[in-house]
Amino acid sequence: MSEKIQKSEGGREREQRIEKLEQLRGMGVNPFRYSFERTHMLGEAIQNGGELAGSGAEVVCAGRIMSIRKHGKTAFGNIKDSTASLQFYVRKDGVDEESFDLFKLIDVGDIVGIYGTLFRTKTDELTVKVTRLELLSKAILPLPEKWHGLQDKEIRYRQRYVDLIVNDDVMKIFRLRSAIVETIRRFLQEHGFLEVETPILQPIYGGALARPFVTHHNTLDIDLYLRIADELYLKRLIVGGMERVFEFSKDFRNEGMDRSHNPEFTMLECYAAYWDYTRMMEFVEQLFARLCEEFVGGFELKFGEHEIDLKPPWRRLSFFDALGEATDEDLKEMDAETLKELAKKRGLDVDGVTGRGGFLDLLFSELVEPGLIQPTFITDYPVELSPLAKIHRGDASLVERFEPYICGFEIGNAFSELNDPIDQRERFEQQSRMRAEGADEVHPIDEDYVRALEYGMPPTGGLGVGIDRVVMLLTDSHSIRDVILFPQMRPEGGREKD
RNA sequence: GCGCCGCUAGCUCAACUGGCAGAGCAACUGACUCUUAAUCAGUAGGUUCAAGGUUCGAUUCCUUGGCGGCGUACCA
Repeated sequence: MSEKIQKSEGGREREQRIEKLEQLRGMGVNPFRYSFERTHMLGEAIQNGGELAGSGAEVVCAGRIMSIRKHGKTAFGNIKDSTASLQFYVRKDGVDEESFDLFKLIDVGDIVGIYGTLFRTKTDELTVKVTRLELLSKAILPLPEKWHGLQDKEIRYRQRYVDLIVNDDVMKIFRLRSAIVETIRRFLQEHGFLEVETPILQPIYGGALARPFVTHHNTLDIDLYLRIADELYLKRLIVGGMERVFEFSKDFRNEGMDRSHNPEFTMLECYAAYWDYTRMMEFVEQLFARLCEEFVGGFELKFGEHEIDLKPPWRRLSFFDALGEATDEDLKEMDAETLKELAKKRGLDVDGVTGRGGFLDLLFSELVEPGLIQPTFITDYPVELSPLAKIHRGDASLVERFEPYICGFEIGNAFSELNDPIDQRERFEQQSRMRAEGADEVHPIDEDYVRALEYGMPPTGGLGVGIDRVVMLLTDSHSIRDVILFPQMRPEGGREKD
């Protein structure tokens, strides 16, 4: 059986390369070396190519062989490291005998070290003229085809390492992702936010409405939940006096998967004492202005066929005004039954939807969300949908909350945080009643969190940002799987059947 | 979860209405000391996702299953 697996992976070429390993060892070459000292990254060599090419100075580089063009006693090829790709040139009378013999056994995909000098070919291409070659790691599986590369999405996601080797634009997206996160981190630190780490294993899940993953701690013999959000912990830190905190949080939600949802994803949450949601809206605009400056070079962003203008101020539109625009009706005073009729009249599927909040949410996501292409803050949500947000200062049926939308994506969520412990307890209890009525994704009551509020939390503005979606926007990626290195997949070869 | 589409050599893809499973790249052998999708000559490479069915004959048609893509639902 295992023979079958081995055969199916790489086929005959893998066998041939394994034979080469033995030949190499016979020549006294260790095909898997321990280390190698470089003098130049390929990017540096290229950047300083002007001086280096004239000087005859030695460069020592390392990387993966990406192509080889042999012509008898000479050969050209390309070598790639994390900074660049560079052409190399090997000729029989230019290298020592050992290196030339070794080169005969080198394949595309192998990782080598090269010593040489830079020169320009007659087509003016900067090239390393190799004087010595050393094998650092042999590759026994062949790389995908050089011209079409790796197309198969399944292999690209499952074997991301191959995708990264051959698809430079994929590498670029993940470098960009790192830079985006770093820019956001720096921006927050510049504004006095402290980066913290809070539990991923939580005894009570909260801070969002979603089904959790459950695991078990053997010593304590208790079930623990992988966090669906870190909100309640960060606000405990506000109570503790940290005043401005943030965390890049891997969150886990046991829900469906699609173009914009992966079971584990990255959320930025940040909280600022003495801010309210209006101040937080400005902060979001400033943050995106910084991201635009660094990664867009202006405020105009292209996403698919959309041209987005991220220049602040963004449009502010209240939840009920947005619904009013979409329906030509005033939904604010409607009860659950009337909203249900309205949804039906609009041809929406109301199966499984309960409560006034449920119907409002349905109507909003069907009729309003898809149209929110230009950056828009949807503000002032109905209280039913927001158990952790503070009652609106001007209207007790609303909360002070906003969600920024871009390209129809909800990219964040923010409120003036509810800091009245009595109100918070009532909202939790209201959630419990909804659970009893059949809603399965509601907050369990977190007594310790309420106790923390009873010690007094300053007025606080809080914000959550979906980092994966921000990266999608800034890289014009249309699937979350293109911005997550190892997206969740079904097990290869199917599930074991019991 | 549901619907549609796909799965053929290491990779990218062909194969008409059911009739000997093919090409390019990669590999292997040989020629070639400035090539860059190197070139030229030759060789080899397949459980056509799996199991079952229909048929003289299945990559092709049918059933079930697996995996993937897209859409849809769920995910405030």
